[in-house]
Amino acid sequence: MNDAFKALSDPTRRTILQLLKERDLSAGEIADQFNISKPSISHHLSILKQAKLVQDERQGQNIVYSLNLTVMQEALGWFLGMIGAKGDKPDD
Amino acid sequence: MNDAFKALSDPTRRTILQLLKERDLSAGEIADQFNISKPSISHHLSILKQAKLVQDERQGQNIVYSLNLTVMQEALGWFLGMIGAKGDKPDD
DNA sequence: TCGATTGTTAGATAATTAACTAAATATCTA
DNA sequence: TAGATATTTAGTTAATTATCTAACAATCGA
Repeated sequence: MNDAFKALSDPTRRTILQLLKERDLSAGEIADQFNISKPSISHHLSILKQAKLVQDERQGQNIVYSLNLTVMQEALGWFLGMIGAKGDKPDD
Repeated sequence: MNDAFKALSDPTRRTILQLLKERDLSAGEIADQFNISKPSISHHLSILKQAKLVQDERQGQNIVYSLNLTVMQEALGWFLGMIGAKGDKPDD
């Protein structure tokens, strides 16, 4: 979870996740959406991958990234815990 | 929202929020829960305050911190948007 | 198999951040 | 008002991070 929160703290990475919500995208398609070098985007993707917020799969010449919602659901649970009745213990 | 995600990326600050979910606490009471100097905790509190995740109120000699759930609800909405039906646009 | 395309890895640098100690500020009490 | 308590602010340092360019690796098509 710590990796996930760290990964989510960067606006570029959150935007990447939002792009991937619409549809799966190759690394290059993702990089095209930003004024940032491809290596930097590759680095952001590897952080998202390490946090298990995305998964990647090679398709021929391309590497296609897609959302992995499992960890996002855990984060959602954390927030639900925080917003629940006063004194209730959050999950984490 | 960016400030909020940044603030939430630090485990110490998330623990502070969880402590404040149980009850309001003074800066000193919060600092007592950690092996970190008071000035460092004060700094974490100021980041949480800037992100509007907490509010503070002086009560005599003490400064009492309490949760502000408004921004947390917005973050919750962000996650709900991400987890919603594929292709649906998140709020943010 | 050669050249083009796609993406990652390596290495460097500048900016941000979390931590500390020391000093300042604010409040209370004797 | 002087001293004690509570907290923040200032200033420093070490670690982390986001970015870049250059070089490497993998795949495809002619």
